[in-house]
Amino acid sequence: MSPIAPPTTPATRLTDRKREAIVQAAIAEFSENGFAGTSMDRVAAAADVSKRTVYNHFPSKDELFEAILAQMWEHSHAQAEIRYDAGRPLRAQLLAVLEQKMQMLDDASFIDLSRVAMAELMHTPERARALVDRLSEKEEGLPLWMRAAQQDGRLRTGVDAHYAAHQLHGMVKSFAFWPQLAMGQPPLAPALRQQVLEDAVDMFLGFYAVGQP
Amino acid sequence: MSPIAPPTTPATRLTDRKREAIVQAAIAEFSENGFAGTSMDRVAAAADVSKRTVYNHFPSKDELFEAILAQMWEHSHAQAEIRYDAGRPLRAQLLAVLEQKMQMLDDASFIDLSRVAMAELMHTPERARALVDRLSEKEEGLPLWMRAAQQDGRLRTGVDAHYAAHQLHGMVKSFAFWPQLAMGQPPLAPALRQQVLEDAVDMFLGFYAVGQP
DNA sequence: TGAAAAGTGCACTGCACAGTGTAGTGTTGT
DNA sequence: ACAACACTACACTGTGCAGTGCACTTTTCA
Repeated sequence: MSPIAPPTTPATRLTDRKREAIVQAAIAEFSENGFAGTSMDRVAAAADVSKRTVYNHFPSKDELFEAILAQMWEHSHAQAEIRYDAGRPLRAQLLAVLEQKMQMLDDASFIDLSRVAMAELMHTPERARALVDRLSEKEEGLPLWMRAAQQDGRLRTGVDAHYAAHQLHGMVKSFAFWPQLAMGQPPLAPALRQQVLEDAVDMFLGFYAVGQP
Repeated sequence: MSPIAPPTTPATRLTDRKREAIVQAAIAEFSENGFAGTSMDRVAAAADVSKRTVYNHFPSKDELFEAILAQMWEHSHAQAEIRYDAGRPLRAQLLAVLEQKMQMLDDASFIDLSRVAMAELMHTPERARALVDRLSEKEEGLPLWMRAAQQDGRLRTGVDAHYAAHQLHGMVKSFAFWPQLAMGQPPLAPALRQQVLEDAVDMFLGFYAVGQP
């Protein structure tokens, strides 16, 4: 499986190396076999660590799982917000926003995060909701951009920005995220990826743009 | 969980009633706890049936699971194809097609099928592929319609019908399917549902229709 | 260099579960 | 009414796993 975090610091201290090995092994095992299907013995073996050490770092299987989720979550954070710019064409700006979003969606580690989390949380809707809420915080960028464009008179008003943003995201995700997540399809080829992005933006602007963008 | 199949025939024979009870209980348990998280004892208890009876009907947990998948699959079949009609406005036809698709996506039992299947098959890509292939057979209607509309000169040509159909489907699914599947969100409210459909069609036609539809 | 911290191997408890065998009771069709 | 069939209760095997306790070795760092 993909090594979510090529450790930022080589982590020379033994404890840290061990801990990292455990986390990486756990990510691999959990994404491959799911939560229930993964045993702590296997994790320990895969991490080349004694089972006891695993338990010295993580008091229980659940806490190991949570820790992993947290870590993966952290590593999908490197995103700068793109702000609305009244001077640039809408098309170019939207493409930039989606390009950035795509970078995240396309990332193998993000897919893994989502897959593992979802596989487990699918059965426990309460906890799922919490995670989903945190995930959707990351989707604030586009709505903000759109509200700005609306106030600038370049996008139709009277439409909820979140709704419209969801529409645009949906067009991209249905190609570049859901199929990969749900049925393990490979990432989009660069050409197709570009096509998807441009079509989505053009379709969107054709519907929402005021005047000719 | 939702009772996928209100038995077509009341199934007065004891054996049949027992079998049905087992299947229903298994669907509920599997969708709630996943495959690994479900025990045959629990299924038996939930079905109000002795464990031995479960094993008399289904030789193993795996075969029970397969049988359920097959049954759920069967019950999501009641769909008539909508054919392209040169005499009707594109908008109305597409709305009808999507309305029909929506009926399927919105159906609790279809969601359950997808969720259960996915939760399990997410970890076994080979088998997942097979299921996905069967699922996408169900998505043939729209591409066919679109090719017909292209040949009739009312939709832009030079675009792969499957690709365009995926775009349209994507706009709908990202509201009415994926969120429900992945994060257990409730089905769309009727008003929103209608809005989603109309926006999707309008956006789509604005991009692909030839002349003013 | 020596004490504290961390890792190791291993044996062990307790539990949950898949699956089976059996002896006996209820159901069904003739 | 009776034979074939299905359901049940229950006990039982074997396995895999979460989590612990312990005596011992290695690493760290002051």
